[in-house]
Parts: sequence; C-alpha cells; structure tokens
Amino acid sequence: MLAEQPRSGYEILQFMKQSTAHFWQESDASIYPMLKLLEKEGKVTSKQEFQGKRERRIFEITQAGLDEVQAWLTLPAQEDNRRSEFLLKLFFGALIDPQKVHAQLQEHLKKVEVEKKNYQVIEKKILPKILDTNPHKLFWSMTLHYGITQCISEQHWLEKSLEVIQKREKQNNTKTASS
Amino acid sequence: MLAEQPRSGYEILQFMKQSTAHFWQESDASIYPMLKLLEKEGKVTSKQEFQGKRERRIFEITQAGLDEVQAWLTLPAQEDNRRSEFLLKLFFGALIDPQKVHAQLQEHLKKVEVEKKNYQVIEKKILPKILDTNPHKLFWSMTLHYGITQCISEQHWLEKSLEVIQKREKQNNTKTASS
DNA sequence: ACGGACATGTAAGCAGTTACATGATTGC
DNA sequence: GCAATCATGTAACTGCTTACATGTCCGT
Repeated sequence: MLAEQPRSGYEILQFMKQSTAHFWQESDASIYPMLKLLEKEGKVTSKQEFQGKRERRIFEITQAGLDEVQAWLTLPAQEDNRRSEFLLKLFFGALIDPQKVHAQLQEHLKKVEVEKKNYQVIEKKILPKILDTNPHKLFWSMTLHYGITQCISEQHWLEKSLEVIQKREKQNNTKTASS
Repeated sequence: MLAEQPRSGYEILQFMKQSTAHFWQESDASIYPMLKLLEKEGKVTSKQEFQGKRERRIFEITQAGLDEVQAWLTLPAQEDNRRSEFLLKLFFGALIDPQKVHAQLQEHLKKVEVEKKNYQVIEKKILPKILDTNPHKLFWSMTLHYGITQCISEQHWLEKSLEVIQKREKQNNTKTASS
C-alpha cells in the first residue's frame, strides 16, 4: 500500500478497510510494529508530521522496498487455506432439523446480498471518482468485479439449494404423515 | 466427523482430506491433542484396537458431544476472515509488468481448472457410491456443487480479465511505438 | 530390503488477535 | 460537555504450524 502512495499507519488501516478488506485484512494492532520493523530493515522511511499536537507518522517506501514488493508480486500466489464455517455447517446439515439448515442458508443469502450491494456501491460511487489515468483503477475494478461475480454465482447456488431443502422437507412431512 | 461415525484420529484426517479440505482443514498435529481434550471433557469416548501390534484408537461421540455439535450447527455461521494472496497480488498489478499479471491470471486459471476437475471426479466417481438413503449425501452433494459453481464463475471472470489485460497491453505497445 | 502408507504423538516457535493504554481533535 | 473519530502504541495470550520422533504393516 505504501508502493501506491505514502501513508500513515492509520491511513493504511483505513484504506485496507475500504478496498482489500473482502480478500485481505490485518488487525489494527499488527500494523505499527510491522511498520517499525520495515523501517529498521530499510524498506520504508518515515517522517513525523503534526496537526496541532496530534502526531502522524507518514511512511514512504524505499527503492529496496519497492524492489521487494515487485519481486513478490511476480512470484506465483500461494494457496490460501480457505475456511468457511458456513460450508462446514452445511456439510453436516443432516445432523440437525432441515428447517434449521434452511434458516442457515437464508441467513447466508442475506449476507451475500449485502456484500454484493456494498460492491455495487463502490462500483457506482467510488470507482467513477478515480481518474482513468490512474494505473491502479483497472486492477481495483477487476478485484471488485471478482467479488460481484462470485456473489451472483453464490446467490444462484443458494436459491437452488433452498429449493432442494424445501422439497426434502415436504417429502419428509408426507412420509411422517402417512406412516 | 465423529457425529457421522466413530473414527480414529488418522481416519478423521483422511476423511477431512477427501471431503472438507477445500473449505476446512486442520493440520495433522492438531488432531490428537484435540481428541484427548474432547475425551477429558466427556464429549467423546475411545477404545483401543489392535491389528497385530499396530494400535488404533477409535473415538465415538457421546450424547453430550452430539448435543454440543447440534447446538453449534444451529448457531449462525460466523464470518471467516477470507484471504486470497492471488487477489491481493492482482489488486497491485499496476506495480508490475502487465505480462507478469497476465501470467499470474493464467496460472490461477489452471489451478481453478484442476480444482473443478477434482470436484467433478468426486461427483462422478465417489458420490454415486454413497447410498441414497444416507442422509448426509444431500448435503455433501450441495457443498460439492458450491465448489463447482464457484469454479465456473471464477473461470469466466478470469477469461474476461485476461482479455482486458491483453487489450491494455496492445494499447501500451502502440503508444510506446508511436511515441 | 525398502518405500509408502498406517498410526500416534511431542515440543518449539511464531504469527496474529484481544485487550489494554493514552491522548488529541472535531462536531453536535 | 460528550461521543466519535483520529492516531499510535504495548503486552499477554493463544492457537496453529513445522519439525521432530517412533514404530508397524504391506506390497513389490
């Protein structure tokens, strides 16, 4: 993020929350020690600024830091250990009442809808404000579209799955009634 | 997993690798201490078995354990902190040569294709062997289809993105040539 | 005889989070 | 005057991974 522009720790946190949060986030506490370490290693430099008595430490990337970032960006991305508590719970859906599984799916559908809407707000309100000459715009728009398309695909799968569960429920009910 | 059937630690590991690995995995070393703890807490019981001199400790869930699992399954799934090194690298694609971004996307496309094929093998070879009377089958098939649909959606996005990058590259080349 | 799968476990180390701690500035 | 946001940091804890350690059984 410092390769994009000089920032304070707090600003990195802010930027992360409104840009990469859906695929990468760091906890607030981790940022300041990390910046200190990076400066010690010569990958960033910093200068103090004051607004009245309020301190702000602005960090800037060095050539050594930029070299390392670019080398890392070129390296093949390593597999991230994906974890979805939602899918794990669904996987063991047979252990609970079908209605409860249904509720889980609906709750998840709501979350996905909210997520998609958030992306669409960024697409319509924030992205247009970035100048077309900004070389980052293309890539930010790409990761945004990734989020949107995955949400849509997940919505379709959820709707189908909800139907399947409902069908199953009806079958079970008629079986129970006739037995 | 013990709610589904009694298993040894090793078998849990095996089952995890061929069923939930794409959305949930635990490291090999974590399983044995965890089983010990669960037994101490009265959520599972165990009995030793021998095949010759080779020891196997089979764990079985208790009613208390089952109660807890079912309560947990009913609780709303908490957000998992998603991380995608691939997306993070793409987000900063402007910092490196477009050809290198292109290579990253193509490498990722290959990975997604392999993943999708793995799912389809399970769908065609393993799933049909599970009896339709097995109540877990429906849910296992659902999580499997989740994986397949997400892969397909990701493939489409990747193909589009590759085109966009190529277009950009051509524009840059003509600009460079004419300047 | 040897490699690979079966089978269980320990110990050290690290990465990351939660909670804590402090204080300034801005807007209502 | 108070709450929210701006702004930076520390310390304890914890959960997880890596590496290590041991031995059996089976197939070729």
